[in-house]
Formats: sequence, structure tokens, C-alpha cells
Amino acid sequence: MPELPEVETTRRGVSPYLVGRVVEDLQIRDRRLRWPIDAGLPAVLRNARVTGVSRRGKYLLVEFQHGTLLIHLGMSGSLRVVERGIEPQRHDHVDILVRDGPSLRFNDPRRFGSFHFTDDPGRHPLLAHLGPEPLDAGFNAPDLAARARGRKTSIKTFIMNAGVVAGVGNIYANEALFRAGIHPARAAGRVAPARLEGLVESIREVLRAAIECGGTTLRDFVGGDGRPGYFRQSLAVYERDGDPCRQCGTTIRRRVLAQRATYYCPRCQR
DNA sequence: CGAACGACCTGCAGGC
DNA sequence: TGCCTGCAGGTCGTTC
Repeated sequence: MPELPEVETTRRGVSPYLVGRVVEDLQIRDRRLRWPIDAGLPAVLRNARVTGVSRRGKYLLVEFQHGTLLIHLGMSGSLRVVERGIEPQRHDHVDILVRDGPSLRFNDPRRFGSFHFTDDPGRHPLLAHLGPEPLDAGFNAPDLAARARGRKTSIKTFIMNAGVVAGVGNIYANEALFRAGIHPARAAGRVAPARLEGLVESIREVLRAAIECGGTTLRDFVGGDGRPGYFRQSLAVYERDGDPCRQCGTTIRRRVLAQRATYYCPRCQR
């Protein structure tokens, strides 16, 4: 469900309920996520004050003075603000109980999400090898070109590789390639430098626009405030196979690349 | 090193 | 109505 814009929307939604507050307890109803939640985690967080909430790629970082809680939402996870005493529903696996305030509730039907605590997030194995943040200056065409050189993998698979750039998932990879006019199956090493420049800009644009809309709600995504995202209506190609391209009218196609659904306009994208 | 692919898990839509 | 198949926003680990 969540790519960078959805995680960022979640971050913005939950921040006001966490920053400066004290975690009273962590209630774990089901620890069987992608990796089992460490049984010692509640004790580590109890009575700790949140100093900030940030994001790295698709990871949410809840910062404390003694370390950082890394939360990943996987494919179907969400973190929402709920008043104390609201009965947990199906798949509500974790509650972060906050002193004198509403709780944060983690729901994840597919259980691909994760919770980790680390005192050195920069060196944590899940974060250490992430590529640059797409909205930061560290993400740029020259570096991207250097990494793409000689790579035979498709440009789409390439930009979905978190080690290349962090946080670009299936929806926004498709959308950015459409904006950049690049065929998703083109070998990464065969995209001209000038077009990589355009791709960097397209990725930035599409992510920024999606964040402004509060993310994309496909099935059930809602931000921390419980509101859906409205970027869906702006999607140019994602899940639009069979429909006319908004730019040229050609029928949008779907194919599979690296086991992921891929959508493109065969005329606008080369 | 890169590339391909299976694995993890649940819910839902669509076909019969 | 029920059963079966395929598909879904991610990404790690294994194998070649």
C-alpha cells in the first residue's frame, strides 16, 4: 500500500500526537510481522519521550533520546490515531499508548510490516544501504547515470531498487516513467543522460504532487488522520490499462516486469 | 557483482 | 452460493 508519499502522509498525520510526548506502553497483540517484533520492545519504549518523527524512504522513524523505532508499513500496513478505549479491530496488531493523549494503532492485514528499535539508525541493516532520498539534492542525474552504467535491468526495476533511490514503489515508478516519456522496459544503462535528468525531475514532481494530495488511496489507505489520499485521480497510467492515454489517446498497456504490474503508453514512452 | 525468482500473508474480485 | 485462481502499494534471501 504505502510508498513514499503515503508514508510521508502518515508521518505528518501522526507527528502531532507523538512529538514531545511520552510512550506509556506498547501493546502488541500479534508479533508475527515480517520479522517477529522483539518481545523486549515494550520495555525499551516505556516512559520514553518522542523527540521527533522522520522518514527514510518508506521507513517511519520515531526518534527517542536513547534510539529510534523503525516502522515499515509493508504492503498493507497503516498507522492511525485512535482515542483510548476504542476496541481493536481485526489486524490491529500494535498500539502505541501515549500518555495523556490518543494512541497510535498499527493495522496490517498481510503482516509484511515491521518494528525495529536501534540506537544507531544510520548503521541499521535495513537503512544502511538505502539510496538517496528522491526529494533531496543527493538524488541527481549524474550519480544516477553512474549507477545505471552497464545495467541491463529495466529502468523501471532500476528505480524501484531502494539501493538506487529510496521510496519509489510500483505506482510512482510507473507514473514517473510516463512523465519522463521513457519506456519502462528500456535497459537502465541505455537511457540517455539527458533523459535521466528528466526522470529525476519526474520522480520528484510525481512524489511531491502525491504528497500534496495526501497520497494515493487504491484500496484502503488512509493517513494518520483517517482521511484517504486523493492522488488516484491524477494517475496517468497506473491501473489504466485499456484506457486511452491522456496525452495521445493510445491505449495504455499492461505488462509484467520483475513480477510487478507495469503500465505505459506505447506511443509516449520510448 | 548483477539478475531472476521464490518467499512471506491476507483479502478481494472475477470466472465457473 | 461456493470454490478456485490470480492479483495487490514491498523487499529480503537464495540461487545461478
